[in-house]
Amino acid sequence: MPELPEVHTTVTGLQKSVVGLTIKDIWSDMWSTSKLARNTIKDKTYFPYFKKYVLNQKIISASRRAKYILINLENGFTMIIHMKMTGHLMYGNYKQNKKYNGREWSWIPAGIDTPLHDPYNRHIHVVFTFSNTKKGNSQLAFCDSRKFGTIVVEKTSTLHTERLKHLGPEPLEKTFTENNFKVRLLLSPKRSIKTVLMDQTIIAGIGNIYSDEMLHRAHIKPTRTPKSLKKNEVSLLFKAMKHVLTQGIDFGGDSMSDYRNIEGSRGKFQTKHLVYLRTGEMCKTRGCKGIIKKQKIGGRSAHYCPVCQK
DNA sequence: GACAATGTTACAGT
DNA sequence: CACTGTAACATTGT
Repeated sequence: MPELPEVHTTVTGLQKSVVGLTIKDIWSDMWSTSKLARNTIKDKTYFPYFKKYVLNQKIISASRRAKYILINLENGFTMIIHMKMTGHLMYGNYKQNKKYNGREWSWIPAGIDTPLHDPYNRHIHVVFTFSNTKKGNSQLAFCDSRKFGTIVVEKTSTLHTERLKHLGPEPLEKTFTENNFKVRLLLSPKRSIKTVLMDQTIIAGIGNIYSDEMLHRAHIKPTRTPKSLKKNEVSLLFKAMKHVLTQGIDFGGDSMSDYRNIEGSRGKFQTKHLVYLRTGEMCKTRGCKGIIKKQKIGGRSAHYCPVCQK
């Protein structure tokens, strides 16, 4: 599931591919009448409004805030994309030549001749078509098997003071120091540390995978509270947080399940997991004979070593 | 056909 | 009031 490193990887890809291009067409079939879909691209009555602000606009930049992808347009509006659990973007060409749900499909990444037949790339629900490339029309597809993902368009100037104002600081900013970290955690002194790390209003961008991995590397049990952490534990966790998120980015994100980069291929952080989805397996900490345990914390499954995480 | 998956939010409870 | 916990919601694959 896309967290900070995956969203970062996607945005880096967008910066290399779609910045400078003009959107000439938008197609979607991700319609929903649920109230969560209201005022998003999934709302059929919102779609014409969305098109009005996005069609014929040039993309001037792409950036990330928390787990949101921000695609800035020339007219002073921004497309805000959240991939939720199973969403990802792909740049290339949509080509129909393989059966799925009675329809023929496959995806041809830009610059590659052979189409991908990765089943996780088949749930394409939104397609943006560009016009001003030398090679002809290229496309950006939003692919999301669960259809939880969200796309909206909004005025760029008020984005950070309105819709995104609830978000905590960016953990990888150089200005985010160990002391900031401690102060933020202590805003929720008595909740479990894992829940606090994943709270987007405390710190932005951390989800289930990376919270499990950073707590393990800091040897802290996910049920501990921020208040109970000793100074050196806060310090260890701070370093583990920076390390794990940076490593996630360096490995192109985590593709344990369905995340794909904009070329439609997998990241490699899953090879670095020490605890996430390793329930029942041996702890990899040197000298530790613990067996990785799974436990529900705050309605989410936490994975940790009961021996070396205190 | 119940259940699990997770980010987000609304609401109930302490 | 301030803070914390829980459940619901979106959807699909198992």
